Amino acid sequence: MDVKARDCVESKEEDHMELRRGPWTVEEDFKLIDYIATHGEGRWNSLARSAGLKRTGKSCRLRWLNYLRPDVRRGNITLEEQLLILELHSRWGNRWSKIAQHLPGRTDNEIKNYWRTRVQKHAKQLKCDVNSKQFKDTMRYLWMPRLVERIQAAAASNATSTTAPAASTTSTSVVGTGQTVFADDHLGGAQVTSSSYTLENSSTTATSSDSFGTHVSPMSDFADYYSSSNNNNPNPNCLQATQDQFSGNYYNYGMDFQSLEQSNTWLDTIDGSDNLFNVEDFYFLQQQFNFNM
DNA sequence: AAGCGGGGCAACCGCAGCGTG
DNA sequence: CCACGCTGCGGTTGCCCCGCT
Repeated sequence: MDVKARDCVESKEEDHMELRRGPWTVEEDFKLIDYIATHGEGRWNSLARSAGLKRTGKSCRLRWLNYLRPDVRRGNITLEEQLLILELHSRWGNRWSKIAQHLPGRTDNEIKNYWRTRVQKHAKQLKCDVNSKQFKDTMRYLWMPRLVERIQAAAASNATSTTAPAASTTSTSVVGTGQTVFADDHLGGAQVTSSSYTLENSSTTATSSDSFGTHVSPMSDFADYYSSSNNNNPNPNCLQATQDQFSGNYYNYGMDFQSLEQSNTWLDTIDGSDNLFNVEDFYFLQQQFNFNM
């Protein structure tokens, strides 16, 4: 809950009524919740006035949709959700609201923040543009298969243990080996269309006990995509496809892995932190893309 | 312990689309 | 047809928190 309200009342010279800006207080939240519970949502400008909130209609709408709505999911973005976000973004780009429609309980703002803070960060670390072909190819042919790998591992762990992994949802099954998850426009969950693995009945049910604030699952960052041995990759076709597709190598695409090697922050950490690569991963990339180091 | 810097996220801003009078 | 208001979307900003030095 947002208890860090400050005295950020700002007056608009042209307005008689002072409009509040900045973080919402608990009292404001209750007002909005109570009013919507009684009168429903919509017509936000009149709602704001009728509810006695010194906020713009847009602010009320945003607060409701992104935070107060009862079906808003709080907590870690699951592996399946990460995979879906990557896939859907590769199809639709920055169409956050459209992407959010396929992640029940997740808001466009949340997904947008996830993308900007997590995905773009790694693009920056790779010194390539997040919209560049090489970065998209890296996502599709490296990160996403590795993510599927982790989903499979989590599913297998679920099957053999009564203790569920932290980042796993309950009813996901990953079938076969392959490349790409697609979320059809009419689907709420991920399904496979043109590849050899599938996500069936991908559950996006809230784990609900999570505290406020969305956090990416600590076991599911991009660093994980590189953290296991190449030998364990269940998707050899994917990597083969990668090499088939790119006769060149990623270094030639402009990915500055040499500078990564020279960067201590990249290679010194093997503890599963937020770094994209560790030493093992570096050799993995080297092998897969014929880097000349 | 204090200062600093970056990450992460809530909230704001500007714009476009749509409906209505 | 036009003006106006409302809504929704994507981009951006502000600031708290936390780790590092």
